[in-house]
Amino acid sequence: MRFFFYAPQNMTSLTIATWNVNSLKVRLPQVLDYMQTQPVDVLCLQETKMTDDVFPLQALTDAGFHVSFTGQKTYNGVAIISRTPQTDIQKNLPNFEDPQQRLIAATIQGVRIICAYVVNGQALDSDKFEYKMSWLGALHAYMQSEIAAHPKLALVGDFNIAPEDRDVHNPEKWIGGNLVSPQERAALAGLIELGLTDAYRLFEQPEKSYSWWDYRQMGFRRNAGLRIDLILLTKSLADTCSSCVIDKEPRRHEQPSDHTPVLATFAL
DNA sequence: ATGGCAAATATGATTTGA
Repeated sequence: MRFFFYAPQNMTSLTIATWNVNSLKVRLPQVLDYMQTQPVDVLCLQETKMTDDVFPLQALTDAGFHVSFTGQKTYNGVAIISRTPQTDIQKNLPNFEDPQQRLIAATIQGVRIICAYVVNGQALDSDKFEYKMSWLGALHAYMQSEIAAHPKLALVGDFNIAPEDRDVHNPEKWIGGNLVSPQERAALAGLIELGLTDAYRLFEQPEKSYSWWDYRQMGFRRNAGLRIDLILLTKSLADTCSSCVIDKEPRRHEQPSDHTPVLATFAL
């Protein structure tokens, strides 16, 4: 005897995840395992750290996935892996001349998915911070037109900004510094004001929830982390969001990325 | 007070990350 569960007609479930893998070369086995064992339909990756000519396209397509990617040597690089086809693939911000490969977008099952690796910024008085702020400015302009064009949209990725003090394990130590500065938070608030919602905060969540932990000082075991990997949703997509979780399991693996996946599920 | 880990790079000392 078996029990059958019927989904309502015209109702499909979609799970989108974002994961900064800190080198896809090192993490490819974990990524393949994740897609093969977890109910994830779309996996957005950041910090692939490889040029397109060495991207493991064959391994991913052999496993049955659709893939889009744009990368560079050593740093940055983004990719989208999905179970169903991707259309209207956009690589990089169209309004920002940028040698660094930090953004890729695709439409999957009627949802516009934008995978971003926001600039780290290093320190507030550095050139890199200036670059971070101008990159975020260009992202804002791009999102304005993307949101207008795509009612169902998810902007996901490593934002390198902790939205609030509760997203920082030790706010008194980090306060005002890179990743938590008022300037960066204002830029994030600007994106939110375009009509986006932080999916994680749509639901009740455990206290001290983070998506990144320092490799040093046993950061993960001490839960010395930051929540900087975000899933931002337009209203009409947020209305269909049934859960958003941080999956800490991959951070427990051997040779883990310092980030762990964040997942959101939708009833489309 | 500082660095402490990991990844990549013509691989051995440096840069970057967050």
